[in-house]
Amino acid sequence: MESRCENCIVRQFNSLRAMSKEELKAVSDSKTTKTIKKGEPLFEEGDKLNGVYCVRNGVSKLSKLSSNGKDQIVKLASTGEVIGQRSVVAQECANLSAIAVNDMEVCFIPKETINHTLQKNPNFTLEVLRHMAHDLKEADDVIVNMSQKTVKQRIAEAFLYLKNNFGEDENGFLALSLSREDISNVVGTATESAIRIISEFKKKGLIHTSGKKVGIKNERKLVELVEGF
Amino acid sequence: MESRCENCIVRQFNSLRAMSKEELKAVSDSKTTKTIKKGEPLFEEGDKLNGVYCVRNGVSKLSKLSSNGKDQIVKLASTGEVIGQRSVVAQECANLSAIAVNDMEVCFIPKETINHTLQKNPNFTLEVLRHMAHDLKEADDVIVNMSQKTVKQRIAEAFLYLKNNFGEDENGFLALSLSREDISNVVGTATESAIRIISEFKKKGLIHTSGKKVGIKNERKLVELVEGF
DNA sequence: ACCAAAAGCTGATAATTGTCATAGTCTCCC
DNA sequence: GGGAGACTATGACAATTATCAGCTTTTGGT
Repeated sequence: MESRCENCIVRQFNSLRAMSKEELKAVSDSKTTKTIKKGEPLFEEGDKLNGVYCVRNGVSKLSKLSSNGKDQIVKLASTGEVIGQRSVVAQECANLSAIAVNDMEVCFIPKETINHTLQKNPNFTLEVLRHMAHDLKEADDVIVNMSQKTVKQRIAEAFLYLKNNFGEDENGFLALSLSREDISNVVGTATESAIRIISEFKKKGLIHTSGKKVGIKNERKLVELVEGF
Repeated sequence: MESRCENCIVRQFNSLRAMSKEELKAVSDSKTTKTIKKGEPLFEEGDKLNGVYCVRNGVSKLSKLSSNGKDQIVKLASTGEVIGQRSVVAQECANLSAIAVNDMEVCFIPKETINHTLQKNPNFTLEVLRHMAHDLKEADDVIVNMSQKTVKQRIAEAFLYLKNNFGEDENGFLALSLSREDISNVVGTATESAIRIISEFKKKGLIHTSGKKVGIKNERKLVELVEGF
């Protein structure tokens, strides 16, 4: 389980691929590997972050508590993604909480190592910038979806997203199975509303379920629903 | 009206302040100044951008068309802000349309000049990165507001935002006066709903209006409303 | 100053979504 | 394997928001 960043495949998917051999060595020497159990936090909103977390395994939900007492899940981060980068770059406290949806294995990289490379290696900085530009585009798109689509459309979209990003298991169920409550926190609705719509999708043959597990049955119709028939 | 970037005050508010004398000179030599009339676009979503726009005067709305045919305004950009940076950095087509809310005066800076500096000057890249980190935080906060707050709360928040960011005129009206339709596109609701709630605010003495102009009368109560009483 | 077009306003009604209450079902731990 | 607690499900109802229609006011151009 313990390994060197230089040999880590996960690196290929994030901005660390723009680091030089020497810089990677420094990261490898300063990093620590942590195991986070399902439901435990990597950090909570408001925390001062002393570094970033590179996800080797598992999925984390990034969420924020609204003044109405409900959590809104803003993003799901999985293998290869770096969590906490925004806060470290902006030198701010965490704007979101990061909680493990699964058992996770992450590498913690101290912010000094990151900041040092940011100042020395323009390619790395540019790579981080490109990733953040991508995240910003996604966030803008989420804003549009949240405000302009119905709950039904947003739930359909969430299922398609889960299939495309995390795949299916051998029985045709979504590989990442979220609780109904997490689903409602992703699409920004009441848990009961989400459950009702999921039941409706099941009745209409768009999906099949087994306990909390959900599988996509009629992808075409789900896509049509998202687009507005 | 024509001037050198080296002497431009606007620069202090954006990432161009991290440029060296020589780099600024290059920007100054390659830039062109444009006047955009109210209602006209700087660019539309899907356009290939050949550079960024630095706002000297006026305000632009950045919006995206949803599949239901409605525009969602994602951000308002005014004096000092650089528009189009995300697309140029990510080397993608514009994700949003930029339309002048006011008569505007902007400087167009070709992307070659920006990209060259991004690769040569890590301080500039880092500065752009910090700005984008800030934008991303704001976008995440908007997601939470959109999904967890009522239309009433979002409209109250929009008025407070307009006061804090654009100030008031001599008569106590918001200096930036948006049409009711623009307001509804900011908060993501139907124009009639926005109008209805604005009328209600007026009846309750939270705001005063005159034509399309709106002024804040009871800021404390508006804040309470946003927080949920 | 006038006229057309755009923007603002209001009511009636329908659709969507949230809330509260209650009951069934699953899961995990002892 | 049994039971506590969490999760899922459904009904009834209330609140919020959208839609459609018609009307008034404001605005901008000639």
